[in-house]
Amino acid sequence: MSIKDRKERDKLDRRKLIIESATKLFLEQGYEKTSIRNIADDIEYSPATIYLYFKEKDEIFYVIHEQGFDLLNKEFIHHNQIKDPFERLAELGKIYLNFALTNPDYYDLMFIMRAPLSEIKCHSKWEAGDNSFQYLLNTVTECLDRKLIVAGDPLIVSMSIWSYVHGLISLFIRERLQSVNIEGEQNPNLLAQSLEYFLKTLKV
Amino acid sequence: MSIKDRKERDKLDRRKLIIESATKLFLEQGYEKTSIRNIADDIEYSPATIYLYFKEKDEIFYVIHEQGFDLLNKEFIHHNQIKDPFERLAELGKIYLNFALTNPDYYDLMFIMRAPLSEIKCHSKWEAGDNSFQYLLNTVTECLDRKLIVAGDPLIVSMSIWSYVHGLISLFIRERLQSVNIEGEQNPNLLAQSLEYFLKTLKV
DNA sequence: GCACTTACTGAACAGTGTTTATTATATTTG
DNA sequence: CAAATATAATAAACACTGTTCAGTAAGTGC
Repeated sequence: MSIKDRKERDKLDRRKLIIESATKLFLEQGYEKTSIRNIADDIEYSPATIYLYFKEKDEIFYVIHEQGFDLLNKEFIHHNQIKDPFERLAELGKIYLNFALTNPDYYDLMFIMRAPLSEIKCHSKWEAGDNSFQYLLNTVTECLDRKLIVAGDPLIVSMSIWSYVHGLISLFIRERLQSVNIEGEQNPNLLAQSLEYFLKTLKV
Repeated sequence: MSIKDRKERDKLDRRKLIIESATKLFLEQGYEKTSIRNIADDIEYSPATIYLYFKEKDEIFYVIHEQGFDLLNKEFIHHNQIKDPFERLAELGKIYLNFALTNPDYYDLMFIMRAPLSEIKCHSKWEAGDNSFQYLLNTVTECLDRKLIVAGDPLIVSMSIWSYVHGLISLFIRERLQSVNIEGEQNPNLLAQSLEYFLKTLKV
């Protein structure tokens, strides 16, 4: 049975090869500019071969999408030992902001791009995303229990905080902050300052 | 000189024809699915003709982009008689939210889509966008002067508010609010509730 | 050696934005 | 009026895109 085993391994290897090439090209030039033919050229196979391993282009980018969430969740776990829930909330915000600014293409794919996930998403595998949101929800709930932030429904509050940071980031990534131009101030700094202001308003 | 005049009028008419067709198709099927050939078919001209009136596809959608801002600003002017600045701020938020939900394609083009405006934008014509932001900035400044909301730099505060509402909307439009699912609650309602919570945190 | 399976690919399909050489028409000039 | 010129529109092509399918070549099992 070892031949069949090897064949299966080989198949997975080639799948991995495609993903790695796709990830590399994606991070270099973004989703739209990464074509199936680009990937095929890179791994020195024909474009048609790729369709033996993935049903469509979107399916490739769904695994990159998942990689992004794994990366983000990894960063979240790290700084989760902070005892004070409000401080932890602030840290979550900083981590999220930092992740977006250092991985803008991942962020775009994860949160901004028109979802190519229509079917797959419903197909139960939206876990990683839910996971990230749980982190936020837990900390927010704790903050609310201890009356550290303005009272409200935990889900609404969590959604509010997420929306706020996402709004900052997505306006920045998609270059809509031209109107907001404080002289000599870098935009990323503005984002951090805004987050601070928001946390101040949240505090009870 | 009347012949030359008529020709100029005709030329503008055909330009208008393209824009109207493009707008119609855009609102029916969005930017990406509206092709130059679609527009050409619709107005019964050849695709190449369109390039006599517009340098590129993006240039057509830049005028639709402007139309969107005109629409938004029109809605803003209307409800600008409210005396109390905080109430006016709340109303601005509601109008913005309502605009986005009733014109999701316009909103997408104006605030979410990867900017096709790179050159044109710098080309001085970002006025409409700045205009909208001025509305917000003015009201925020008044709120701050009267100490109705948490103190901060007017620009930072305005950016915060804009980011917040934009975050809500763009997560909704791009279908990222699956994780946030309160039973029996429609998402648009959640957005309105969130906005209320946010305004509560802002209030001093 | 022969049949069968698997892996791969060239070529095509239908679409995209955009350019260019050509044609047909309208206007101006001799 | 006829010839020259300017204008407007287009067919066809270019270089791409995602995707499919018939056909080929090699590896495996009998």
